[in-house]
Amino acid sequence: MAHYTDPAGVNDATLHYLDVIYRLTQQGEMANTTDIAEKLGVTPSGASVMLKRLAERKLIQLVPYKGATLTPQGRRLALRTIRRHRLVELFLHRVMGFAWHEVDDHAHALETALTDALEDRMDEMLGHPTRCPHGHLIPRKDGSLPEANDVPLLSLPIGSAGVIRCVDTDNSDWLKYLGEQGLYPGVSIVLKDIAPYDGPVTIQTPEGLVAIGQNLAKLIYVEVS
Amino acid sequence: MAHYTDPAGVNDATLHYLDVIYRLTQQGEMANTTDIAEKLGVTPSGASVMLKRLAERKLIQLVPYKGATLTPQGRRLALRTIRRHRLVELFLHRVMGFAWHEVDDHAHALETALTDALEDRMDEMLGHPTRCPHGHLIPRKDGSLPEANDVPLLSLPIGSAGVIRCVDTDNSDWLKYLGEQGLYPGVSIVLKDIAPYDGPVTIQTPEGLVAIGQNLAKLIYVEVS
DNA sequence: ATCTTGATTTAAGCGCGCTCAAATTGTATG
DNA sequence: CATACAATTTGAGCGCGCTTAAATCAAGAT
Ligand SMILES: [Mn+2]
Ligand SMILES: [Mn+2]
Ligand SMILES: [Mn+2]
Ligand SMILES: [Mn+2]
Repeated sequence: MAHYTDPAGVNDATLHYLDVIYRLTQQGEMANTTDIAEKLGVTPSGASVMLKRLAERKLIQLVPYKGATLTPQGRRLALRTIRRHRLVELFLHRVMGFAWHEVDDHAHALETALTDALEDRMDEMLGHPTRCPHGHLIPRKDGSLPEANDVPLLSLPIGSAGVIRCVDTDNSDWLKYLGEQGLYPGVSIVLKDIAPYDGPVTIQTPEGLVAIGQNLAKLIYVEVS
Repeated sequence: MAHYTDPAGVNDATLHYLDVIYRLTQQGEMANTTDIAEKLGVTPSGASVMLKRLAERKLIQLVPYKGATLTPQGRRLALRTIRRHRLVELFLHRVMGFAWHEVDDHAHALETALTDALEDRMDEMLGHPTRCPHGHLIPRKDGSLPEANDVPLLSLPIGSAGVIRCVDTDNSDWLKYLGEQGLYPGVSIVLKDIAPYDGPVTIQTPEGLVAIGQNLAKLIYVEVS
């Protein structure tokens, strides 16, 4: 093991796999090899071999030809990485003045390099925050998640009022655009209209009416007020 | 090449080798294999193989059985790493409130993970600083070094007055101790006495007289006033 | 000039994470 | 039920950075 690798053998590649598997197992059941490979920019055969190694290390539970889920130990590491990613994002935004559409890339570069003390210090400086700049929940140190009442904007009846809580994408261009339209966490809105046949979604913001496509609108989660 | 490796193939290991070679070639001539290996915590045989690869990549000039020096390209990368290390140290100290004896480890973890934008933003936030918390010079983006008139404290005649500019060590314990004695960059001092036979060095600080061993005193560099 | 000794390089091999190509498996379909 | 097809795994191999053991080299002492 190289000296710059974590003593426990938990290196960057491992953490990225666990991170991806965590996200893929959030909604559905198991994470399948092809999806994991695709998210990591790797061939399915490469991912398959790596998954077997992760299973040997008891970080995932692997059912051949079926898919993978995280073990408690794997989940712990995944949540730690996600916590760090989101803390760094918020730090970059609040302390260092980066725009919300810029932080994901830099945070990705830093998330696996953070030391415990650095993580804790950022957490303190930010006042033990619960969400990243995009509104994703920041897991606590113990792996638990803060409470949230986020519902998809598009699931609400026309006329509903609420506060944007999360914009669920890492796409820099979309974030930049939505930010320019005044659509970001903390903003109070009213859902004015959803045009049929995948038509525009009209939203009342403090700055006026904006209309966006449904592909963007479905990224928005709100807390109903 | 893994996706988390720099496109140019400039990964952590490479940067650490270049960093070490830069420091070893500062004073003397060439950096020899054994010294490089020792600084990196690696066997000489391992270092030997790696050095050959670095030479193939034109990052060092290697004279077999003699030693290595950096090529202009290698020096550029080494200086970039050193710049980032020292900027991060200062950032951790000034912005994040870490003590000067704590920053080296964290900076080492972060230095190779920094993106260009992050480096630039830190530089801005810190007001384009020229020295790390220990007083080492921060190379500029173009690879040039700020001017400095640092002389070893122990090279001065008794009675000399000056300002501490650099404390040349990364040893956390020593730094903590010297900091507690009021000996750190920016402090005005007078050299009161150097006892013979490796005896104590007595220094007048704004807070009073302190006596330290010559092993510690020789780490201190001052600008004579 | 030869010998000795320490520094250095070479050789062989390992673990990691990746590739491509081939074999295998599970499943959907006729 | 048999077959076709897509997903997955296996096999062979590569580059990297490391190890230990063996060979080689440089240089000073005799
Ligand atoms: Mn992100
Ligand atoms: Mn985020
Ligand atoms: Mn340092
Ligand atoms: Mn320093």
